[in-house]
Amino acid sequence: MKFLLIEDNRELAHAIASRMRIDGHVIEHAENLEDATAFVETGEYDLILLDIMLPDGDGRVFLKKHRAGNLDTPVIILTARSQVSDRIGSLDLGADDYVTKPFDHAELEARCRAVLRRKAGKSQTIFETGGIVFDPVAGVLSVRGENVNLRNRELRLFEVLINAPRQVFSKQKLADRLFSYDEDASENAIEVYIGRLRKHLIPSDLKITTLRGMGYRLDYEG
Amino acid sequence: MKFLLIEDNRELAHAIASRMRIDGHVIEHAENLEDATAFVETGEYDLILLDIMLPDGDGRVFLKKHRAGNLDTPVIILTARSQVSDRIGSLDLGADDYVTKPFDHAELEARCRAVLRRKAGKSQTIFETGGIVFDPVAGVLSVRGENVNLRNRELRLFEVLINAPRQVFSKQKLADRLFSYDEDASENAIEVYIGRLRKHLIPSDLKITTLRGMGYRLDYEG
DNA sequence: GCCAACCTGACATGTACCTGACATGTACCT
DNA sequence: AGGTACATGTCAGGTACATGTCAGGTTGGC
Repeated sequence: MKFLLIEDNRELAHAIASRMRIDGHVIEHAENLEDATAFVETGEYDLILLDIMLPDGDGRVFLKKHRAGNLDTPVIILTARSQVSDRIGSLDLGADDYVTKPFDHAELEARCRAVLRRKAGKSQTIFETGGIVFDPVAGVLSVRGENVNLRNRELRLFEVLINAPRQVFSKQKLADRLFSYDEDASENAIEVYIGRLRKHLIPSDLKITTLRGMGYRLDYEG
Repeated sequence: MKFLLIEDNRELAHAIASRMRIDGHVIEHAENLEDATAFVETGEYDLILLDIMLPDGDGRVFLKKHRAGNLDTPVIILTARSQVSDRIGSLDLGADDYVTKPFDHAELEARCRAVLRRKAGKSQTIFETGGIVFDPVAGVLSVRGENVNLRNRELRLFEVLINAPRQVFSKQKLADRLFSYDEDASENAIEVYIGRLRKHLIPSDLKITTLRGMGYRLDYEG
């Protein structure tokens, strides 16, 4: 997939871009509306990530023009938490979703996937294996029919793992995905979440395996 | 579901369309009667949203022709509050419902759902679970046989929740559904409604669960 | 046996949330 | 118009819970 990222904060932009690249997407990056317009006119994108506050104008103006030009590329707005009213206005202008900063990368990825899936006409997002049912969008997990209340971080962690079962994630990688770019936590925090998540999964056939010095992996069958 | 939106105010049209798209519907948009006629002749729609005042004529004329052509696609009229008499005439012409501007998106969605359900033969619009009976269209809730007077906002909130029980709604998402595009309220407002709604539900087996940092969820069984 | 990596119960902390009370506006009645 | 009643959103103070850290225990590798 090819994404266009319109964001003037370079640090944040790099953080997003590198994460997306890890997922195998191609990212092009514009720092202002002028560049963004040029990009859109010359290239095809599957998704646009748009900041509201930009040095040469309001992102919503760009969005409005974009939609007026009959382009239906999905747009996800990146907005600061304080700009609450922006949010509402943005949806009205034709944005497909919005994410408030600071955000978890996992959340951004989830929303990107959801929007792309919606555009593709598919709607099912639910995982159903090894005695569990998990809907990351609704935020619902049930183990052996019993509903489990995952806390925010546990949920995000589980989503990362179940999206790539049998893959090894280092603690560093998990931390990058769970914490937004301005948060900072020790690696021990990850160990704690893994422990808490394991408890929830005990009745199921899913198991988180520790690979010493390498990381964690989600496995089927106890 | 595929909807046709006939509305000449672009800002409003975009607002409606984007909300509907988030719900997973496909929206096509005509700005005048000529385009609308072309759309209807070439496509199948599950629902038509029709503005009365259009640049090239009266929406009711379109409605009349549409019904004369033996097409039974449900039609919901969008009308300004001042045009009260219009409303009455529209129902006689075969509209299935009407919504007066300005309207909450939640209200529009509710009426869309209601009309679609009615057309699908499931004339049941009434929820009956866990000791409550709820008719969202009439706006009547009774808990354990006792009639409860829900206020407008409480009603809308309850409708959102009961339409997707066990699903988690963030405060932002609820706010977006409860407030129309030009309103703006703090997230605390949502907390207050949740609290008020909870009080009403105490005698029933329905319960609103708080998921810290994530949102709220309607659960069955106290 | 020793060190490092990992696990885990318990706790401090901030923050998300709750709630009673109030200010404001809107609808309805006369 | 004027008044009353009610719905609605804000605020402040209090509470409870998610979260990350720590310390001491456990495991695994060498």
